[in-house]
Amino acid sequence: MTDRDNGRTGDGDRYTDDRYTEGREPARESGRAAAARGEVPRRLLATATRLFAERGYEGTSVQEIVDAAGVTKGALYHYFGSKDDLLHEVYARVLRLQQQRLDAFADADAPVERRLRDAAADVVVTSIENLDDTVIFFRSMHQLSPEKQKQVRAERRRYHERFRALVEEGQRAGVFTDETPAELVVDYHFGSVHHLSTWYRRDGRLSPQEVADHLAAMLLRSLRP
Amino acid sequence: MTDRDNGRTGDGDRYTDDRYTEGREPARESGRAAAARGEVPRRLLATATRLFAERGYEGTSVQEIVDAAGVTKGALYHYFGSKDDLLHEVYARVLRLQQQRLDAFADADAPVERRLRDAAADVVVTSIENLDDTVIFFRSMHQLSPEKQKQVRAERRRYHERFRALVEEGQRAGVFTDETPAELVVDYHFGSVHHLSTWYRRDGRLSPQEVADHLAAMLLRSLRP
Amino acid sequence: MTDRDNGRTGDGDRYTDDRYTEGREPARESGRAAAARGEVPRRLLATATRLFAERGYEGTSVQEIVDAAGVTKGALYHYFGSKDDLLHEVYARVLRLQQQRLDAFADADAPVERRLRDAAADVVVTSIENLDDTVIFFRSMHQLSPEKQKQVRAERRRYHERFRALVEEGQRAGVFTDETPAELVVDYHFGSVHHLSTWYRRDGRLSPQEVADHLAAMLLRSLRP
Amino acid sequence: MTDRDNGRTGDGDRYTDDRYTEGREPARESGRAAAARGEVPRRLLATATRLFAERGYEGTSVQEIVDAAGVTKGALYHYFGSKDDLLHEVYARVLRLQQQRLDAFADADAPVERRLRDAAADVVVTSIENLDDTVIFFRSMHQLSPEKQKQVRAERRRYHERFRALVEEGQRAGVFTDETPAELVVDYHFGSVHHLSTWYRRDGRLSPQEVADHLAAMLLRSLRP
DNA sequence: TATGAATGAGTGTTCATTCAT
DNA sequence: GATGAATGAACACTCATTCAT
Repeated sequence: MTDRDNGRTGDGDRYTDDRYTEGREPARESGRAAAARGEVPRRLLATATRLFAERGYEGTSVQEIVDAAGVTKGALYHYFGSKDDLLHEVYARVLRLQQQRLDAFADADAPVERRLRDAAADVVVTSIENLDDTVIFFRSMHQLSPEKQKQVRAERRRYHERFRALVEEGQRAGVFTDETPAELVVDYHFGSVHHLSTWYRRDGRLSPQEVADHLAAMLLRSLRP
Repeated sequence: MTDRDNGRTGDGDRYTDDRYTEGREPARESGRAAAARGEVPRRLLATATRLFAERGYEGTSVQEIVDAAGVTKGALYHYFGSKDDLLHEVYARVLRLQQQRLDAFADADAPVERRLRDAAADVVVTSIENLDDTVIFFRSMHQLSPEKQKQVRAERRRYHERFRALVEEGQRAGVFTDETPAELVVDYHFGSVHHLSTWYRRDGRLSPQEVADHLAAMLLRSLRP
Repeated sequence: MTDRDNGRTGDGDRYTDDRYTEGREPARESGRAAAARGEVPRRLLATATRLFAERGYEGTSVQEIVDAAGVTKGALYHYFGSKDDLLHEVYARVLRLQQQRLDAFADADAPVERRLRDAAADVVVTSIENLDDTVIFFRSMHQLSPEKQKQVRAERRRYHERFRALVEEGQRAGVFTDETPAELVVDYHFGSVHHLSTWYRRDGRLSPQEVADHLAAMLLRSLRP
Repeated sequence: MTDRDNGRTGDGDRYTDDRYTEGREPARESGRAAAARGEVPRRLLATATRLFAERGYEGTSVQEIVDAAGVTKGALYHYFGSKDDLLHEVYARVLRLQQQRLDAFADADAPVERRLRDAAADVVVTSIENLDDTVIFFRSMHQLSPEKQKQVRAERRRYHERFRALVEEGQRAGVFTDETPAELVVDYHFGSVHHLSTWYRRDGRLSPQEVADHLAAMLLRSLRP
């Protein structure tokens, strides 16, 4: 509406990239500079992630976020264009992370069964380790603005397609059955991944890795010719 | 009011079977009242289901529901104690329906593989035919009041347990592998069911029944010893 | 954005017509009905008019309006779609009133000089008697939404054109000079009318009628051939 | 940034004459500072004038001003004590300019009719050439702090009085009618001047000078004995 | 049964201003 | 001189719910 937005929005990776999430050496900087260099937006994003997962996006007020993060609303809106932007950053972070990991596993030098199994198990482990992101992901997508939804969906599609390519590779090679379209296989698996937050109990009998191994094993068995 | 009704398979009449029309004594009602019996709450519930699925629970105002249903707020609050109540009714209806269908399949006189396959496929077909309910189910549970959530979860657990019992029966009988705990198997399958709304396209290549057959087949294959 | 607006906006005359501004006999109605029949919106409109004139549109908060009117925000938004709507109602009321009066004078059975003089004086008197409306009119037009501005401008143009027609009639008849385009003459006069609020002092030496007579006389003199 | 600058006659240089460039000792400044001397405040004032006219005072944020002027907030607050101050400077500039011009015309060596006519026409021409100033002047006075309003009004009064003195001089000399108090005559004329922005169209049939001549002629005719 | 006016606490967002650097 | 992160109070507006009728 106005042109005053000095580059604040529409740049999904800004507060989720290395600058903000990894330990750069703060030695050369004063306290204030260090604080200014991302501490506040990072804290806001972490707090928002937690609260969105706990109470839902609509159930979390901006006031609650800033109170929990120990800053004021003005600070939040200094870094994020809107509450919706904050949510978008959560998605951006997750998407980037998962894509990186999938690419690594898919490009590995190993038989396709092994690569698919590893990738399938890895996404389970990381999803369990970031259950907050997971619960937000599948529950709050519709709260994003239409264009941001579109963007997220596009990135998600890329991810799915990489995964599907693995399945198809195995099918072509004859190590996987092609009775079921690869796309359905992928959706089947990711349905269970997205719903981990519904049923996975950290205090349950199974560790994240055990759950991951079981789910990956099921996937592989369901692909046996 | 919206153009979203085109091509919907689940229609308004599926609300005919609920408690608003059951067990009333029609003798005491006037002709007009009889004609209208249950009409208003049924329409409200159908409208709310549609809107909750379209815009989310928090994104739908009570005013929008009553406007779309062609009644007034007073009428809504006459039949439902709160907006939350309305959501709860959606869950109650879905749960009752699915439990009934599962029980029928599970109690059938057939080999366990057949019973599990049929039940697994059926829940897919009915979920696709009632995608609105499905999308609400997995997305809006956290909006229910804690006690209603507890209640829904309890009913859901009963449902899952009946399904799991089928799996365990097959495992004991040796027709299913017991490599994976039955509970995980159930969660794996229902993850994909809950996420149908994310990826199932009515205009896609596969009919609901075909999708259901594929998913059931995958489930069965993943259980092969 | 939503279709829930049950006919609340876009109907400029609703709270400014007889129902709300004239004394209907409340005898047949209960207190509540009488109160409901326009008391609240009328009071809101009157209060808003006063405050907008005193402090400007942007300088008046919705909270101040409702506090001064003795109601709550909810009540205001029950009757008016927005703060902007409230402003629009002020314009609608003024425009309707002035057009009616001008039409009466212009259609009278009298020589054109007389009709123009009477109309010119009358608008001065009524503008002074409703200085709040006048000050709002010329100062806050740009705060209206673009479409409402357009609407107001269109009605204002109609008014000006009727006035201009009087001038042109006299010019054709030769009783007024046509040295100056009629349009300029009209703008000249209404500039002074709109600015009455800037300089007219109720406690000054001149009564509204005297001021009106002077300004009308100046107009007529400036039109002498 | 906007396309509104097309065909503007008043340019940025009219801010060259104000207190930011007068009376500084250039000796103490570096070449760079000298080059920049007064540049920033002048640009800020020009930008603010344009934006205030376009969007209103309240409708223009400080951020928008500094963005459009290509500086930062800190710079603005370095030169101007507040947003209100910026507005005040607009008034000060206009008032100083108009007073200078009026004085020149009023003190000229010519018959009073001629001097009044010239002054009356000149204020029209300069108002049209600086429509931004004009629209701000009559629309935003109430946004000034009370004391600044008082100050502006006092200067405005001086201006009006000088103009009125011309009218009275003619009335005493018998060349103008004294039917109408001189004060009313002045207000009549300046009403039309202040409202030029409402109706004057740069793309209309009449040039600024033609409009000015017409309005001055009307004034003179209305003063004929 | 059903109405709809009214409530009041809450929402996300804006913005002039300050100040350590 | 100039920066821009941060403030905090204010803003317009929403909405589930109540209740006299």
